[in-house]
Amino acid sequence: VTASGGRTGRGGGAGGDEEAGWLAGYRPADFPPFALTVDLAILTIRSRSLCVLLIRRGEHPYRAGWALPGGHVRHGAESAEQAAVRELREETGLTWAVDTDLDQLRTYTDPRRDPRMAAGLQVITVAFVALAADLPDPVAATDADAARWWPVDDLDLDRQATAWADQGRYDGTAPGLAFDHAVILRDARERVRAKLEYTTLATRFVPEPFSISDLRRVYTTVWGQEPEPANFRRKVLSVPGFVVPAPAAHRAPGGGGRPPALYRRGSATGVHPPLLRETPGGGTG
Amino acid sequence: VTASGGRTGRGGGAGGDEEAGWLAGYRPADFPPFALTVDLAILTIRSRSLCVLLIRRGEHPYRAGWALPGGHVRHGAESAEQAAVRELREETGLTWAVDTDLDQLRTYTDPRRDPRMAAGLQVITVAFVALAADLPDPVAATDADAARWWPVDDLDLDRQATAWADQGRYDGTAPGLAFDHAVILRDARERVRAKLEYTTLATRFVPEPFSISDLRRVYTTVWGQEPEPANFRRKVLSVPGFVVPAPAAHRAPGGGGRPPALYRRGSATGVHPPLLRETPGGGTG
DNA sequence: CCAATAGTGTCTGTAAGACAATATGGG
DNA sequence: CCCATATTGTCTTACAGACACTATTGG
Repeated sequence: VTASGGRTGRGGGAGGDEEAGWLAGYRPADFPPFALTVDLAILTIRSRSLCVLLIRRGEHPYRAGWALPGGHVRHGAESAEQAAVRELREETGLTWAVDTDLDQLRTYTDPRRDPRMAAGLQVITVAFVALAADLPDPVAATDADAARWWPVDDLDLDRQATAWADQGRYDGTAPGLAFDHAVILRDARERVRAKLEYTTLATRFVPEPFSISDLRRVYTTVWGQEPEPANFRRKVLSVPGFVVPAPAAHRAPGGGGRPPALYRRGSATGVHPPLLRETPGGGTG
Repeated sequence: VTASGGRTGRGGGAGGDEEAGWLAGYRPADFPPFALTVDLAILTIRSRSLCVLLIRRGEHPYRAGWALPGGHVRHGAESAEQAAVRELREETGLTWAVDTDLDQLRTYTDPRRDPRMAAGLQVITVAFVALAADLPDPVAATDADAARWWPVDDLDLDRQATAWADQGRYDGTAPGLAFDHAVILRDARERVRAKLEYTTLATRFVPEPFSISDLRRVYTTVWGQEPEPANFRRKVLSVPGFVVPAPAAHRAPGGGGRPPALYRRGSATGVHPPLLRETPGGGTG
C-alpha cells in the first residue's frame, strides 16, 4: 500500500522497482496441481449430416473411449489457442488459420469432470470449435488409436449431456463420449447454429466453388430446418461480400436439372441484419 | 487398446474395471504448476456512464495497481463459476444468482499475461461478466485495499488493450489496469453491447420500477447511440414479457414534464427479432 | 415431351425509421 | 400559458414469407 502509492494515474506494467524485487524472490511452491488442456469440436458436413471428429483414446483415463481430440497445453510455452492449433494439426495433418476458423467456445472447470481429481489433479479444459470443408479422412495419431467422423445426430447428445449433469455418467446405447465431451459438443453445436445467423460462417463448410443450393444445404443440415429457397437466395446475394460469382465451371450433378451458378467465399464476415431461424436458442418466455 | 475394446457401443463412464485399477495407482507427480483464477467485470450504470468495479490490489503482483476483482479457484473444491460467485460476494457483499447474471466471457491463457510466469507459474484466468443495478458503494475486502466504480470510458481501453497486445504493458495517462485486464474489460463491454441486442439484459441495469425512458438510457449509455424513442417504445412493448406494467407509483423527476408509466422486468430472456445497432461488431466488409 | 433442379417475379404482412401530433405534468 | 417530457399516430420503406411462374439442363 505504501511503496507505489502514486501508481493510480501512472499506468500499469508489473515492472515497478519494489515489484521486481518481490518477483525475484517469488517461488510458486505450494500450488496444488491444475492441468490445462484444450478440446476441439471439429465439425464438417458429410453426406448431408453434421459430423464431428472423434478419436478413440489410446491412454487413460477413458482409454478406448471416444472423445474429442485435444491435449495438454505446454506449460510456459503456449496459450490455449496455440495449443489448439497444434493439436488440430497433429490430429488432422492440416495447417489451419487461427483467427478465422478456430473459435474459443467455453472453459469447463467442474472438479468432477475428470476422474484424475480423485488423485488430486484438477484438469480443466478450454474448448474450441473449428469448421471444415473437404477434410480428408482423419489419420490416427499420437495418443489415439483410431479417429473418425461421427454424425452428431447419432450421438444422442441431449440425453448424454443430461445424464452427465445428473449423475456424471451415461449408459445409453449411442457411443458414450469421454469426460463431459457430450456437454461440450452440445454447446459447440449451438454455437455454430447461432453463428450461421449473423456470420458468413456457412461458406466454410462447403468446398469452392459452390452453388447457392449447396450453401442452403449447410443451413438445412446445421439448423435442422430448410430456409425457403427463393428468399434464401435473395438474402445471400443481397449481403455484399457474402459470396462472389465464380467463372462458370464444369460439374456433373447426379441427375438432371438446370446447372447452378457457382460462387466463392466473399470477404464479408458479418451478415447484417442476420438470417433468422424460427426457433432460436434464447426463446421469448 | 485391448482391454476394453468393446466399449464403443456401450457408453462411457470412467468406472471401467481396468481403469479403476489404473486410477488407484495414478499420481499426478510431475505436473508443472498452472494456477487457475477468475476475474470479474462487474458493470453498472452510474450517472449515465457505464461503470466497472475495480479494486486496488493489496498484494503482489501489481500491488497497489487497479484491477478487476477476482481470485484463485479453490483446488478440488469448486468450479470457476462457483469461484466467481464466491468472489463476487466477497467483493461486493451481495448474494448473486449464478445463471441469470453471471456470464462466462472467455479464458485468457497467454503465458506472458502474468509476471509469475518468470518464476515458473503459469496463471490462467476465466473471465466473467456480471451486471448490476443499484449496487451500494463497494467495500474494500480481502486482498484489496480500495474498491470503486470507474467509468469505462475513462479507462482508455482501446489504447491500453492495444499497448498490451503490442508490448505487454501500457504507459498512458488513464489508470493502467493490471495484467491483461484492459483486454478483458474491452471484451466484456463488447459482449454486453451485443447481448443488449438479443436479450432483455438491459432491464438488469435499472432499478425497479423503471420507465421506458430509463430503459432507453441503458441502451444509449452502453451502445453510445440513442435508439429512436418512439420506435424503441414500440419494440420493447411489442416483445411479450420484456417488461410488465407496474402499478403507478410516486417518483419525483428532476424537472417538469409528463410523468412516465412505470414497468418491472418481465419473464422473457430473449428478444426476437433482435434490436439492432447501426454499427454492430462484426461488420460486413 | 417430361422430370428435375435453378432462378425470377410478385404479393403480402411485419416491423423499423422518421417525424408530426397529442397528452400530462410542473412552473 | 410555457416548458419539458411522455405517449400516440401515421406515413414510408425495407425486407422476409409464401408461392406461382419461367429457365435450362438431361433423358
